[in-house]
Parts: sequence; structure tokens; C-alpha cells
Amino acid sequence: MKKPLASKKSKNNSVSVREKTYEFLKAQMLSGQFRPGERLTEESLAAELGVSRTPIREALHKLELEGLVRPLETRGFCVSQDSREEIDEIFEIRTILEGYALRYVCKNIGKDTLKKLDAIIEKSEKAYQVQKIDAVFKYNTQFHDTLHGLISHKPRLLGLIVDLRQYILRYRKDTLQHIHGARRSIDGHLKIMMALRLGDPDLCERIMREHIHEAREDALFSLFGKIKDGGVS
Amino acid sequence: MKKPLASKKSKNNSVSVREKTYEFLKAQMLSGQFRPGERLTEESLAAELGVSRTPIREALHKLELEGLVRPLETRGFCVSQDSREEIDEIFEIRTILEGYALRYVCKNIGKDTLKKLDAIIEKSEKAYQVQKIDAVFKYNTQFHDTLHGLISHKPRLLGLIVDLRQYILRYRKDTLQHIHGARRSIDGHLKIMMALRLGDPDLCERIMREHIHEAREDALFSLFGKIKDGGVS
DNA sequence: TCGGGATTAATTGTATCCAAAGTCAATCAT
DNA sequence: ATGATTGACTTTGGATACAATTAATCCCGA
Repeated sequence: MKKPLASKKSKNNSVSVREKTYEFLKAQMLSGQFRPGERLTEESLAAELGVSRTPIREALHKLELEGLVRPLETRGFCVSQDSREEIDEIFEIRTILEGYALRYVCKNIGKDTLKKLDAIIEKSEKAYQVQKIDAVFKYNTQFHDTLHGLISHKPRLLGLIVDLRQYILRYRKDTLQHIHGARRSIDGHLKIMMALRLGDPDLCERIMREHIHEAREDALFSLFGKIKDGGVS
Repeated sequence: MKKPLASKKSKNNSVSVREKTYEFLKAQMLSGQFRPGERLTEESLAAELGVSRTPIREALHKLELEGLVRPLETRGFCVSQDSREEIDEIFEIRTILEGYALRYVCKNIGKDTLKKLDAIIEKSEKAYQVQKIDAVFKYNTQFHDTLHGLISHKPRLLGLIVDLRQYILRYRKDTLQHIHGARRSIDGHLKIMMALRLGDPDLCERIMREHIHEAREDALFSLFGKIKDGGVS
């Protein structure tokens, strides 16, 4: 089913099996390849990936540290199934951090970057017009990635934001499938551009908080079906 | 020098050597028992702690994920020595998160907790009067811990705050040795109490940001000797 | 048939082993 | 004398072996 990670004979491009195993498992989990709650045993994973238990174990324990897997009552791990409250909390933290990030960014952004962001939104809008929701999703991701690029010299902050975003993304697979969410998202990005052009830090922070708050609503709705408001700030 | 972690024959209190090793190394690093930059080899650590290389390796790799150790150019790891910019960034993130936390807390705090915080500050003040700076430090920690207790139902946020605080603390061993820092810190807590009693979320957030910003100044000054201002918000 | 206890199977924890990769030093050639 | 090449030694990566612990099954008795 899955191709083996380690081909012992080949001159591996000097990236260790340990790393590959970790990255692979993480990617699988983030893209929802395992059913949440499904039991993961070291040996079966080892067999499946064609490696020994050693790298698997290290990967699982590191993923536990990141909150992607949980130790099972009995033994082994399972990919964690977050409750509504937990997902909500992640969004809340994203709200705080990304809001702050935009506050910071607005003081340092250049014309070129603004243009680049415009172009991405335009592509997104075009995709929306022809109902290519997948593409909308892709361009939205590009939009955020571009913004994130502007805080690359704050690696810790960036790391937190990226991790939380990835973590949430696995629950959002089809959030934007709904036209509604796609529309809101694009509009949110337009508002962000406006705030950035105004160069108003407070406005930037507030707009970004609202934007993520909307994403939170869409995600929670698509997952649980109803909204229990929590307020932005 | 150090007592062995694992006594193989004794009925270990059901906590694995793996965990103990990890916790032990982490505690050692956070309390500055290793010189930053000092090379850590698996074998020597294993010998020192009286365990095999296996739990050591897992611990080191988990600590790498947390940023407490860095892979060395050559081989092995060393405990990471953060640059001024890196420490600064940690403080910045604390500012954001703890500021937000106080904003949240002020809407949910009860009279009893306020009294408890008052009592801690009073003890801190008394200790200050008789120059027991260690005790001031201890009570200040209690103060923050008490506040943190109020967001225990937001475990991710709490976890981030606690981790960052611990991470920083290892650089702050003697920040409060200076009377100046101790005074500022107590005064900051008094301001926090005032903001909490007023129940004003915006004020709470601002006061906490300023408080941590002061701690940042004291820490950076004691470490590097000069302040390059970064602004609170 | 149901429950309890014991034996067996499964799975994780820890240690050790072997191989690969790299470092260091010494020696030899220029 | 200096620089390169080689060989030994150190250290890590990954696999496996073995022990310990827990779960599952089966058997026997009530």
C-alpha cells in the first residue's frame, strides 16, 4: 500500500530514516490518513513503513509532545481526536498570535508584497467565479504563507503559527467546500489588504482576529454543526 | 556525582526510565546545570545517569523539538545558547500570550482569588523590606502561578505560557538579585491587581504586556548589558 | 452458563549489537 | 615544513534481542 521509506541499499540522500519516518507519520496524520482513535502499534507501523521499531517509537513520542497522538489507556497511541473545546482553543490561540503578527507586519510591509498579495487574491477571486473551490483554498493558503514570510525573522512566533495552522487544517479539509466559507475567506483577505494599506496596527490586529474567528466558525460549524459564540476580543 | 536514575532491581514506582531520563535532563537544562555549548554525547550521559543510550537518545531528540538542545555541527547535541534576538522573541511571545490571558482572566476572577493574590504580594513586599530577594522571587513565581491557575481549562494556552516562562527562567537566575528588578516586579504586580479590580480587559492586557516588557528589560540587561527598545504594542 | 484463575499471546520498555559515517591523528610525500 | 591521505577510533543510526507488563483466552469448577 505504502512505499517503503528505507531502501537500505540505495545511497539515501543523507536524510535519516528517523527523520523520514517522523515527517511521514506527521504528514499522514495532518492529512487525516488515520482514523482518530485508531490504535497505532509500533510493530504494525514498522512493518508498514519497512523500518524497525526504533524510528517509529521516536516519532510517536515526538508526536505525542506535539499533541498529534495521545497515549492510549492500555497501550500504544492513537491520533488524537480533539473535542470541540480543544479545537476552539487552538483557534483562539491562532487569533491571538496571528492578530499580533499582522499588527507587526503592517509596519514593515512593502509595496511589492502588497502587490503580490493583491495578485493572489485576484487569482482566488477568479477561481471562485468558476467554482474551483480547491483552487480558492490553494490561493488562500498562499496568501497566508506570504504573510507568514514577513515574520520569518521571528522563527519561534512563525513556528507556533505554522504548527497551529497545520494542526487545525486537518479538520478543515472540506470547510471551504461550502461556497459560503470561500466567499467569507476571500472577503476577509480583502479587508486585510485594506487594513494593511491604511497601516493601522490596531485595525490590522482586529481585522485578522475577526478573519480567523470566521474561519473558526466555519470550521466548528462544519464539524459540529452549531456555533457557540466566544467573542473575538 | 549524580545518583543513578534506574535501579534495575528495585520495584520502580511504575514511571518509565524513559520519562525519568527526559524529565531529569530537561530539569537540568532549565536550571542551567550544563554549560551552553557544552557537548553532550549519548554515551557519557548514559553512563552518568546509569541508563542505556536508548532513553537518552529519545530524550535528546524530544528536547531538540522543544528547542532546548541543538544538533552540533559535528555530532551530538549541546544545550542551546540563545542569542539576544532569540531571548527577545520569547519575551515578545510571552507578552502576547500572557497579556491575552490576563484580559481573559479579569472577566472571570473571583474575590477570593483577588485576596489570595493580595496576600502573596504582601509577603513579597515584606520579603523585599528585609532584602530577602530569593523570597521575593519565590512569591513572584507564586503570583504568576496563581494567575495561571485561572486558565487551567485552556490547557494549550497554559502549556505554551508555562513552557515559555520556564524556558526563559533559566536565563533569569539572578535578574531579581538586583533590588531594582525586585522593586519593579512587585510594583508591576500591584498594577496588575489594580487593573483586575477595575475589571477592564484592555487595561489588563496592557498592564500585563508592560509588566513582562519590564521583565524582558531586566533580563536582557543582566545578560547583555544594554537595552535596545522594541516597544510593547 | 458464568466466573475466576491461570496460562498464553501481544506489545511495549530497555539494552545491546552491528554497521555506517565522521573525526582525529599520524605518516608520508612533495 | 606543510599538506594530503590513510587508518584507527569515536559516536551515532538502526535493528534486534530480551525482559517485563498487560491483555486475552481458555479451562475448570460451581
